[in-house]
Amino acid sequence: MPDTSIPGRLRRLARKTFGWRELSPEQLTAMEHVLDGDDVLVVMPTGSGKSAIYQLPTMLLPGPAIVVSPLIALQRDQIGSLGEADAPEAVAVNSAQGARDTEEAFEAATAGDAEYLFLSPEQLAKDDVLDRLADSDPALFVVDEAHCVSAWGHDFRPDYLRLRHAAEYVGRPPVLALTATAGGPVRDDIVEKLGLRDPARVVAGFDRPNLHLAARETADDDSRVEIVAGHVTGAAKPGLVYTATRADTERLAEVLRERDVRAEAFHAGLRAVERRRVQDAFMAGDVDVVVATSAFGMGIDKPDVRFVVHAAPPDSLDSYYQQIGRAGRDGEPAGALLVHRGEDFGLQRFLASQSLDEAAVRELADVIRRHEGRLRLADAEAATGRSHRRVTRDLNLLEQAGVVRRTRRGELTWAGDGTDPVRAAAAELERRQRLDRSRVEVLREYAETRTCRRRFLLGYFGQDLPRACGLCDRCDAGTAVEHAPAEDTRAEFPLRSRVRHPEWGAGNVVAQEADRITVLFDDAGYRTLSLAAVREHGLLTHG
DNA sequence: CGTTGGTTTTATAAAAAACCAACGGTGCATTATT
Repeated sequence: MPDTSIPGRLRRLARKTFGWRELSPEQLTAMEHVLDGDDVLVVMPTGSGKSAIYQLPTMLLPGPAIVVSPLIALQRDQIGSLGEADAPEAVAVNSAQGARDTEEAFEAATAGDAEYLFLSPEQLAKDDVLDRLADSDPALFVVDEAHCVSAWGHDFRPDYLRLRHAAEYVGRPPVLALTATAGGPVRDDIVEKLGLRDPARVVAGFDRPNLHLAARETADDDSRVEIVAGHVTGAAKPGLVYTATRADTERLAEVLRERDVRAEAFHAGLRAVERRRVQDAFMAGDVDVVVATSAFGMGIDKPDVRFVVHAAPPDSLDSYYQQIGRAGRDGEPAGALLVHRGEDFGLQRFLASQSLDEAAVRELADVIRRHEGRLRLADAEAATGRSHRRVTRDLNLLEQAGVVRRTRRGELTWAGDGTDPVRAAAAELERRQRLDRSRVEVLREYAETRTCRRRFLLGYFGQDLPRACGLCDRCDAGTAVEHAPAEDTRAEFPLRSRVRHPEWGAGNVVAQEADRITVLFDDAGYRTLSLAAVREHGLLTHG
């Protein structure tokens, strides 16, 4: 008698179509929610079968799945792996293929011949693409690598913040957001920006118990190179070295080669063939160390990476966790070392700031007001003569400020009540930048903490580690215990608990130490407070 | 915010100091030329 329950059908399908023998409880839970028509946010480590969560249910649903993926290379990988399995057809729409292939992809999706349609968020910003997608009557809207919504949507790739509108325009099927890295605040940001409706949240554990965590402060640039090169030369390989600038990748790779390490540089300024070559050589084991900017990593799933060394800090603890998560996926011992100096955080502060073109925002707001209810994004671009990216970015700010709304049919309407749109947009941007800059500060706190690093890191992701971990430099040196948060601190200000500060407003506790706690305030961003001051002046109230 | 590379100034004939501007990271899509 075959098992006709939903889990039974999913398991059978997994075995027959993909050759997967097991489905984890998290996978099954998420899939059942998808089949029930719920919105779902899934946070699960790379390699734990996130893709299955949309691939299997789609086969049981009446229409195709729209899969939003940030890189064309990732779209190819996914289509390739679906092609190897006995799965339904997968197609893509992107600028790397000809108009004919694109036309065939839309036709296949609409006719029901293709079950998976891969696109970038930029494609979904185009009205003609949205019309074709609506015609295909999609059953599911998947956002893969969903942390990009939060990391990139606010500036670098503003079309990420327009995905919620895209989902509505194509009929608002259930939305499934998938990511490997997202702490509580980032999860909330994803839910809000994608417009998820009462989503089921499926979150697997964050800990990587085989990963040794360490950080070292350096006095100047020469000693930085010495620390990194010394560490890398002596470490088991392969490994990754992250730097903050392109020039540093080349410089460090050269230093390592002089010391007989098979090292190559990787950054977005290299030619496509060179990037391809370095990545393939690393995957094949012909290169032991890749020295890279943040351009390297997404889609890389090499199980035996033994270390990730940061020659300079990235922009946030979220990025840091994501990057060190590329080490030790095979479960064998691996190491993460963060080399930093105070000045490094200045670069990240700079990178987190952008200016507002006030005249352009005003013009955009005027154009929307003048064409009351009949203006589309493309019209706004034509009317202002500015680039898609800039107009989209400013439009996102105006929407977040609540002075512009978008109708179901994709038209922009004025919703301001006499508020100055420029000031409203500027306030929105200011809020965002305050948060981004404070995210840099949290990474500094991590770098300088004297208590257990794993406890700090997991606490930031909302996971309480009751004891020091025994596998970080602070535990090795014995300082972790003496700087650990006291029991009364943990009882009084538990992780994730809600507190209120007279100046900074309401926020959530994200880190505790012996003498201080860090709070993410809704408007002021992350702030670290001295417990002595908090207690003496009664600075924090609950609720 | 901090580093880097080029120019001007300083104070004396080659080199150091001071100054200032530019630059720093992620990808897609599109368009104009080879």
